[in-house]
This record gives sequence, structure tokens and C-alpha cells, in this order.
Amino acid sequence: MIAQRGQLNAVGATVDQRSVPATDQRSVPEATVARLATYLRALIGLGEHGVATVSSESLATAAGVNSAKLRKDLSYLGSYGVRGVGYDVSVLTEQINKTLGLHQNRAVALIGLGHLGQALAGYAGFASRGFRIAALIDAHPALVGTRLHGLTVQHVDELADIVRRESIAIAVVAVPAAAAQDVCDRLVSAGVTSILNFAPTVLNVPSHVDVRKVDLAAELQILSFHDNRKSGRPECAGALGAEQSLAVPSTGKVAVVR
Amino acid sequence: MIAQRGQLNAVGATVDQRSVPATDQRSVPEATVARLATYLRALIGLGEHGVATVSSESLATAAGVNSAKLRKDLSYLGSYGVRGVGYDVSVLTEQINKTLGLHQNRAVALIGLGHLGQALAGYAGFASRGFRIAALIDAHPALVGTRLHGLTVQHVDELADIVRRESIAIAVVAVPAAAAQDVCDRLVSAGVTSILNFAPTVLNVPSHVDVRKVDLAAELQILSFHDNRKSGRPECAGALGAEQSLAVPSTGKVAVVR
DNA sequence: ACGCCTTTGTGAAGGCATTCACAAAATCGC
DNA sequence: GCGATTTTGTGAATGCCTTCACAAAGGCGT
Ligand SMILES: NC(=O)c1ccc[n+]([C@@H]2O[C@H](COP(=O)([O-])OP(=O)(O)OC[C@H]3O[C@@H](n4cnc5c(N)ncnc54)[C@H](O)[C@@H]3O)[C@@H](O)[C@H]2O)c1
Ligand SMILES: NC(=O)c1ccc[n+]([C@@H]2O[C@H](COP(=O)([O-])OP(=O)(O)OC[C@H]3O[C@@H](n4cnc5c(N)ncnc54)[C@H](O)[C@@H]3O)[C@@H](O)[C@H]2O)c1
Repeated sequence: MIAQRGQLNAVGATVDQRSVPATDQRSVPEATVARLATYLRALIGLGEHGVATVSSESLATAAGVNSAKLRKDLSYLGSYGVRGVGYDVSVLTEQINKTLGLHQNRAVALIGLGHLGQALAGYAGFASRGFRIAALIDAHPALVGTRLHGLTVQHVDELADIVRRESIAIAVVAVPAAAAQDVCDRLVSAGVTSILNFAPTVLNVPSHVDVRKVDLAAELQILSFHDNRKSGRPECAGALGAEQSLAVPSTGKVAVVR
Repeated sequence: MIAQRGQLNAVGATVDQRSVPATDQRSVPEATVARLATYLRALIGLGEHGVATVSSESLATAAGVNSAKLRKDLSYLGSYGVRGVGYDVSVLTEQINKTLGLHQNRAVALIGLGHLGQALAGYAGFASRGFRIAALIDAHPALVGTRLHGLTVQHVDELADIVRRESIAIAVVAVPAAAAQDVCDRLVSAGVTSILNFAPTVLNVPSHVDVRKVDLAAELQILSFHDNRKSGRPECAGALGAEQSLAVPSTGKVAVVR
């Protein structure tokens, strides 16, 4: 979970932009932030196809959400639509870019250049969406010094220097789980404030640092859960505990006897 | 009812719930399911360290959540703790495994063996957490027929056969965005009901199919948003091209002039 | 047997998030 | 001009999730 930042400002002023504390951008709910990235992708796609204006209805369809939700999400950024017409694609693209802090290309460090790390190092989707991989870092002697996608792999001991030199605030961690906390600690003390973690482990960080994790096995497990449900497996009755359950087929409900 | 919580992503899903069989744990909230995977990982780690019993407090710490939340989550599976003592690690591990449908090793197909796909194909974290990669599929002539991590890459045209033969319900899509919807359609018509999508595109699927997406650039953009926030950039607060904003230091407010 | 101490399981409360539904705003055709 | 038409922006309602806080349950020592 992410640190306890965010929202909490019970700003008296309604969600409208005007007169908010200088340090604050109108509080954008966390769930909205996560979707802005999707809207942005859809908008860029539309822009490339020469579309100049889009309604909340069709943008919502393109992004796979409900249109009321989309409008509410966008309303947190301000009022950039035109009633009866829709949203100007380029204006809205720009607004979301600003909100997400992508106006400047952000420098990112990638730590761990094994199988996953090498795939990530060459991933064009980072550059095209606002991020520049500014440093490749590993600990393995065979890797340090080699060139990869235009960058020289550097040793993890130089991490602090690199972070400072390149003004890196965001790091991607793709080292084995056993090394992840150590790498994380080094990153934090070097001044990195945002970490995307691929290692299947919980990282401990001070509260001013954000961690997001990508856990592929967990994703599959969630799918597995739903799949299990869909194909209804009678199993699980094992329940060595103090429970028995009785199905009541006619209603589809379950009575639990304890 | 089980319905409407499968959506998560692209499609509003009205999951068809047929008469639910005699399993206990009926409605497990979606948020809980997502955390069960984390608890499971922590429990397996504890088990390997020889820990036999764990309290909600320490398991919660290991999983990075609040202990009340953990207890409530576990309570949806049934009552497997002992007051004053805690949870038996192996019993709880088993219960979560069952809930997630991991008792049988699930067969997974991986489509797209480019940079990312090859990294995924060799990822040990799938096998160790309940999944068996049962098929590698690509469309490129140079790849089809080659062996990779003990499997022969097969052509995407054979997809339907493979899915049937191996009883595959879950597929991982790692093809370029432009090919993703097509691959997805083939998967769905072959009978796959769960898809993990790495391509940065919204997949359209019928309501009985679950899609989860992994969008790395979006993850970075979310981090970027918070980072932007943290490093408080007052001049970006109002932030629109057609507006000017004036900081008013004495009050800490911003007046927006349009 | 009996209290003591620890820890679970869960009502209740409060926050967020989603969705509905509609008035207000803007354009367009006439 | 003006009414018809479209589509935004948003109160209000609803539901989901998190957190609090505590009674009940179980083990343990004496
Ligand atoms: N391979 C995948 O598809 C995949 C998928 C999901 C998650 N992951 C996770 O991502 C991480 C990396 O996976 P991988 O398959 O690339 O592993 P890998 O073993 O191929 O690569 C790990 C790399 O990290 C480097 N490394 C080790 N310790 C280091 C340290 N202290 N500092 C800097 N670099 C260090 C190693 O030299 C190696 O190059 C693992 O935690 C894995 O669980 C991998
Ligand atoms: N490389 C990364 O680190 C990374 C990270 C996140 C997301 N992604 C996404 O994952 C996907 C794959 O990325 P990549 O870097 O591995 O790309 P890639 O170009 O290296 O590999 C794509 C593979 O898909 C195969 N393919 C193309 N069309 C196909 C079809 N119709 N059926 C079956 N196979 C087909 C190609 O032959 C190729 O082997 C892309 O959508 C990319 O945006 C990649």
C-alpha cells in the first residue's frame, strides 16, 4: 500500500479550481489518478488518428470505463469540456500530462538487468509515455560495463552518485527478492522517492517514499480465483474447522451452519 | 452474489453465476482476493523458516497491511485462527490455496515470445506459485519450432487445439498492442476465460471472460503524479495554458485569473 | 479450577468510489 | 433570435472498503 498521502485535505472549497492552497492541486482521488493514465493513452491514440474532439461517451468506451465516471474523473482536473460538444483532444491530453507531472521527461533508473530487466531496458513504451531510462544498474561483474540499448551498465555501488547526477526520483527494481530490500534502502538513502518493484517481496520504506509493486503471480492468482468461481468447484468442503455448509440449489444461496 | 466484481478492467462484467456449489466462503470481496495472494506469499515464507503459528499482527506486518484488515480478510474464508494463539501457518496456507483455486497446478498459455515473453517464459515465480506454463505461442516463423525452457514454441494458428488439449483456462498476452485484440479474440473463442494482458491496450471481451492488465508505463505515471505532488510545485498548481496563477504568499492561496 | 493474558472475529462508523439522473451550457438549424 | 439537441459537470444516493474498538474465546500458569 502506498503511504498515507493524498486526498485528506477537506478543503472547504468545492472541487472547483480557484483559490486552493498554493501547495495543493485540487485533491485528485487515488482511483482517478490510476485511470488518468488510461485516458491519456486513449487520447494519444485518438490524436494520432486525427481526431480533434471527443465526447465523454466515446472516450469512456475507448478507455473501457463508464462515461459518468470519466466525466467525474476529468472534473477533478478542472473544467475542460464544452457542453454539447465534448473535449478537445489536445487540450485534454495536455492537462492530463500536467496533472501526472509528465511535462518534463522524467529520468528513471533501472536496477537489475537479468531476464526481466533487459526486457524492460529495451521497452519503447517507457520513452513514448514520458519516461527516460537514465541509468542501468546491476551488481554482476559480467554485466557492469557492458552497453545495453545505448547505456553503459553501472555498478550498484555508484548508485548514490548516479541518482544525484541525473536527478532521478523514480526507480524500477528488477533484482531477485533476496536483494530487493537492500537495493531499496540504497535507493531511498540516495534520495529516490518513488519505486516500482517487480520483486515478490514487501519493501519497507519511510513514509515519504512511494512504492508500487507489480506481482505477476498474484495477478494470475486473482484470475485463478475468479476462474475457480466460474467453473464452480465443489471442493473446499474440507473445512476441518467448525463449519459445514449446505447448498440450497433452488435459491442459489448457501446456508452456513456453525 | 458473485457478480459485478470481476470487471476491474475493461469490461463491465455481469458474471454469469450459475447455482453456486457447496463451497463455504461465498462472497469474498474483490479487495480481499487481491490481498490473499500477498498473505499466501508471506505464509509460505514463514513456513519455509519453520514458523508453525503466526498472529494476525505479525502476518499483517509481513504482508504490509493493517492487522484488523488482515483479520477481516481471513474471516471471509472461515474461522481458522485460535484466539490467544494465532493462525496455524500450514492450515492457513492450505485454506488460501483452496480459495484461490491453486490446489491443482493451473495450466497457462503464454502468447508472444519477444523480449518480455521470453523473460516471462523463464520466470520461476510462476511455477513456484501454482502455475505451469503449458504452452508457448508466437506467430513469427523464426520462433515457431524453437525450444525454450523445455517447451517448443507453437504457432498461433494452433491455439484452439492447444487450449483444448491442455485444458488451459488462463492465458498471458505479451504481443504488440496492435496484435493484442486479435490474439485475445482467438483465445476467447478457444475457450480461455482469464487473460493477463501486458499490451498497452484495452481488450474487449465477452462478460464471462476476465481480463487483468499490467501497464508499466501507467504505474510509472501514477508514481510520477505523487512525486509531482511531493516536490510541491506551486507554479503548476492551477496549471493551464490559458490561465495565469498568482501566488499570494501571505495567505497561502492562489488567485486564478482567466 | 480459575483467573490472567493474549489474540481473534466482527459489529459499527466513517470514508471513498461508483453510479444515477438531471439542470445548465453551448451549438446548430432555421 | 430561439427552440431543439447534445453533452457536460455535479449533487445525491448507494454500495464497498477500511478502521476502530471490544466482547468472546482459548491457552497457560498456578
Ligand atoms: N523474469 C520475469 O519474467 C519476472 C517476472 C516477474 C517478476 N520477476 C521478478 O523480477 C526480479 C528479477 O527477475 P529476473 O528473472 O530478471 O531475475 P535474474 O536473476 O535474471 O536477474 C536478476 C538481476 O539482478 C542482479 N542483481 C542481483 N543482486 C543485485 C544487487 N544487490 N544489486 C543490483 N543488481 C543485483 C543480478 O546480477 C541479475 O542481473 C525477481 O525478483 C523476479 O522475481 C521476474
Ligand atoms: N518489453 C517490455 O519490457 C514490456 C513491458 C511492458 C509491456 N510490454 C508490452 O508487451 C508486449 C510485448 O512486448 P515485447 O517487448 O516483448 O515486444 P516484442 O516485439 O519483442 O515481441 C512481440 C512478440 O509477439 C509476437 N507476435 C506478434 N504478433 C503476434 C500474433 N498475432 N500472434 C502471436 N504472436 C505475435 C512477435 O513475433 C514477437 O515475438 C507489447 O505489447 C509491449 O507493449 C513490454
